[in-house]
Amino acid sequence: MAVTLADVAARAGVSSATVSRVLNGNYPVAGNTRERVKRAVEELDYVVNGQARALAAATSDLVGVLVNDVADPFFGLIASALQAEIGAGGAGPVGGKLAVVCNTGGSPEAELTYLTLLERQRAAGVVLTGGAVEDDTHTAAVAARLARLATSGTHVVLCGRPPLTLPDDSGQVTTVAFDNRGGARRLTEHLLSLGHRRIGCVTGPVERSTTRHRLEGHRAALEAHGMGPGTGEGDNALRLTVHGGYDRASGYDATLELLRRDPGVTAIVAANDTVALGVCAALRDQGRSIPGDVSVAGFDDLPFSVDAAPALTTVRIPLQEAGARAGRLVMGRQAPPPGGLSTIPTELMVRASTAPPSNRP
Amino acid sequence: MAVTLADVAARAGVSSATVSRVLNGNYPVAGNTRERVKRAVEELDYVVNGQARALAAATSDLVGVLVNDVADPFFGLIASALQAEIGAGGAGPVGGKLAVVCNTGGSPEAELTYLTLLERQRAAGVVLTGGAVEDDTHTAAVAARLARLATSGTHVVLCGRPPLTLPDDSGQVTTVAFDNRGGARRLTEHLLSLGHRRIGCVTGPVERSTTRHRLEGHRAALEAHGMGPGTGEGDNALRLTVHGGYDRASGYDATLELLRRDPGVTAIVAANDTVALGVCAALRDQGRSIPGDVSVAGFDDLPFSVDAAPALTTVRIPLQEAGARAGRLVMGRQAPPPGGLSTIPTELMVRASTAPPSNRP
DNA sequence: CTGTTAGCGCGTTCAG
DNA sequence: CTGAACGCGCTAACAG
Repeated sequence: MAVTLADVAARAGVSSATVSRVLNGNYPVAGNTRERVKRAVEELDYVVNGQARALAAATSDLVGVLVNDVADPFFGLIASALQAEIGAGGAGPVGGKLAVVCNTGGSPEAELTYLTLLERQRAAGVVLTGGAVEDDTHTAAVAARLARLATSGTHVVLCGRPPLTLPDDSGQVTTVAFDNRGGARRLTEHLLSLGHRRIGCVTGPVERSTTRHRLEGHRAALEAHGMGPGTGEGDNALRLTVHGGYDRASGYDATLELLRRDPGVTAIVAANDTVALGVCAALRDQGRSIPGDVSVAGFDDLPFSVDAAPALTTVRIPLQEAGARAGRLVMGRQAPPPGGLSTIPTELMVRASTAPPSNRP
Repeated sequence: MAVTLADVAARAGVSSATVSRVLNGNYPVAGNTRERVKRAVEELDYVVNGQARALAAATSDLVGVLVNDVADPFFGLIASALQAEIGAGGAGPVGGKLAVVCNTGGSPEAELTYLTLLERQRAAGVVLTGGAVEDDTHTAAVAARLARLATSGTHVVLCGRPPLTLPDDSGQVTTVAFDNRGGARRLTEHLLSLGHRRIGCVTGPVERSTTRHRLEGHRAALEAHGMGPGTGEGDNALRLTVHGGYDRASGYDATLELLRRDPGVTAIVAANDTVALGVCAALRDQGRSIPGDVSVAGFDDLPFSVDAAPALTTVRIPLQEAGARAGRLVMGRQAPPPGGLSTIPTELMVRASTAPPSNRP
């Protein structure tokens, strides 16, 4: 059926071993012979069988990328930069690898399932992106899987996930973390410095690490301004925290709930930019102007944020840089930082959706 | 190193063939033996070697997905739905497959390179998404590659691309097309019916099929309203066409150019929603209100469009449905339509960014 | 129902 | 510098 190495060898009048050597260019071959082989390859339109090669050489051309959902620009940006870095374009000495993108939908089971599938394929590397579900059982299960992968030579990189300590010292997993905590803190400080005191918080799913970190930053800022738990304003802030998903609809619903709990909120920080769009929509539908009546802030600085109505104040995470770095790390093109952990800084982007609170009764 | 079939066989006191049969469940095995094997698999934490299996069985667990850029929501949505359909979740009888996402950046060379890489991997299927570059040489090259893939049993699906006729009748490639032409026509008709006559057109790269189809729809609408080439208004419309990329910056720049050519434009149709955001930004920066001074329309109806300022009138393409359908087709879970071509209808979404032109001098 | 025997297509010794 | 031989880990055909 398909033309094989042997076919090429026969055509060129050499042994298949020689053809292999020419193709991989790792061995000395007479220029004369080499040309003959190359011609035979051309004439026969020969394409190597990657699976056979992988089996024989115990290598793989695949790198797995686990994301919640590639359709979400947050993950899309990471995946895109990652793929570009490891792909044919970056054709480094190693030769590009193919990115296997897996949507886990944030489900721990799906995560494990895909890790197994990637282990089956003997993937050269695996990158887990986005916040982790903070459940001890699941964390242990993932750690075990990753330890096995790392031990068997698969490069494991965490991108936007909290670092993970593996059981035995199996090939270290390196981590590219985001400074969610710091970003959230600076964001809330920005609102506080504008004069806001009744700040609603539409945050993400309660069990995810990203949610926890951003919430911690938020509360650290409040506390630093004398609004910690126990103080009147602090307790009110706690009451103004609503958990939801990372989607627009959650932002919309949570905002209605928030307005019910305290019609007098003057600012809302959202779990991310997508949620913030839902928050804005809900506020508009309730007849509140932004930022006149209520200030709104997002997180991530996704591309559309600057074009929202009004332009969204948010915290920028350099996602493509993160994805590219994760790509270099998983390819072994960049040495892992000492300790295996590098944290990517975040930056407050002040735009039009936040302003001082109005002085209405 | 890694535990193999033979290891499991030894542990269970059976032959490796039996283990294989238990694992694949395609052959009768005594319940007794089956249990023993399963236990051995558990105890040894055995994970099949996908490459060896693929080699022996001449199958593959990989499906390639070519996109311009997964970070672009247009492609992200398609890729996401596609992956969900073919992945472990949809665990149909065939067993889920892994999606290999390849960013071509719209480059013909990259497209061919990735097709070769996927051929190397003996991918079970390949899906090409997005408009094609309309260059005869390249089209022929792609057709040849696809013909080879199809002949060797790889399912080939085109999603959002014009259908392709392959040289010999190699396993037909099925196409999921979008009604870009009809959508664009209805969109321009909408503007005309509002009373617009000086309509600018910020369209995509000149050589892409999507650009051509949308432009054809646009011009068909003009012509139907007596504004074809040769008429004064028609020729003016031709002058008001600016080509650019599919990104926001192109929309911004093209708008400035458009305003230079005719400061009196009352409406602008953009190549897509992303470009439309750039158009809106440029208009705002030039002190033009939307839709008061100038109406703006996008294309695709990406998720952010409804939250733009103002909400974007656009043409909806059900991208996730398209991606899912492409997934089913490439998996052979759905019979290809007669003729191998199914066209997905598009829908005009009238929102706040379009309105009748104002009656200024 | 189960074990034995061949390959799948290629990389890699080891001789020559 | 080149060829012959072996094995990667698994499936499939053929006996039993």
